Amino acid sequence: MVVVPDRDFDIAKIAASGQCFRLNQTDENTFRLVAQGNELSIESRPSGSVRLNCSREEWDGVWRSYFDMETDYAAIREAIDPNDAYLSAAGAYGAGIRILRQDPWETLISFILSQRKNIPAIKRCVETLCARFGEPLAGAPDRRAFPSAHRLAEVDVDCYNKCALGYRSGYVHAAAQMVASGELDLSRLAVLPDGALMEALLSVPGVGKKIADCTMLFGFHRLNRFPVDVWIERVLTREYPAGFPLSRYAGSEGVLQQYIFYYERTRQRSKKELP
DNA sequence: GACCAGGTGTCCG
DNA sequence: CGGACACCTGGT
Repeated sequence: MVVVPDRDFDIAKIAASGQCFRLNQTDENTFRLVAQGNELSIESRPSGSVRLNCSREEWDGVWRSYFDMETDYAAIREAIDPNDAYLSAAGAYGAGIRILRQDPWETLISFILSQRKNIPAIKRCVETLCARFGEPLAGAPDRRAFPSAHRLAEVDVDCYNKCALGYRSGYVHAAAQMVASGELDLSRLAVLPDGALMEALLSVPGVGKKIADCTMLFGFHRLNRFPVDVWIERVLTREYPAGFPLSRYAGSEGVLQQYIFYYERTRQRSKKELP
C-alpha cells in the first residue's frame, strides 16, 4: 500500500474527466484501474490523500509517472488570468485532475471508438475488445489487458461488427493493420515534433483533428493540445466570443481543456439530475 | 419512432 | 474551402 498525500490528485475527478475508459468506480471512494499491464485499486480518503494497493517500488517505477506526478498542476492554475472569471472557476472546480500518461495504442483505438458515442458506450466497446482479445493480467487473471495491435490485426471486420463497434469497425481494423505492419510506428512517433505527429495520426482512417488531438494529449502527453469537441465548442461560443486566449497558456492548453470539460459536464449533469 | 450522442469522410455548391 | 449528410448502435 502506498499513500500519496498530494492534494492535487483527485481520482474521482480524473475518472469523470473522460480521458481514460478503464478507470471505474467500484465503491463510494474506491476506483479500479487497468493499465500498464496491471490492475490497481485506488481509494480517495477524506483527508484528501490517495491510497493505492501497490508497493512503493511499483509506485516509484510505474504509477508515479503514469499519474504525471512530476507536473505542477497548481502552478498551471495559478497562471490563470484572474480577470477570467469563467476559467478561474473551472480551474478551481477541476483542481485534482491530472493528465494520465496512457498507452498511445490504447488511446488511439479508444478515441477512434469514441466518435458519436457517450462515455458508457465507449467503455462498453473497450471492455468488449479487452474481454475478447486481451491477454489475462499476470497479477489478476480474471482481468484482461487492452489487446495489442498485433492481436487486433488478426481480427476481421465482421468480428468487430459483432463487438458492436458499428461503422468504426473498419477504422479499428485499418489502424491495427497500420500499427502491426510498422507503417505507423507509435514508439517512433513519440519523438516527433507536434506537426509531424499530428500528420501521422491524421493518416489513420477515422482519425480527424479532434481524435488526433485527444490521442496526442492523452496518449503522447502533449499538454499543448486543446481538443475541441461539441462541449468545448459551446463554451468557446458562449464564454469566449472574441476567442480563447490559447497563446497565454502555451504548453498547458490541454490541462485547461480538461478543467473546462469537467466543469461543463459535471454542472450539466447535476442540473439534469435535479428533480 | 424520431432524435441525439465527446466525429469523420464524402459530396456538392 | 464551407456546409450538408450518412454512418452503426444504444439510449431517451
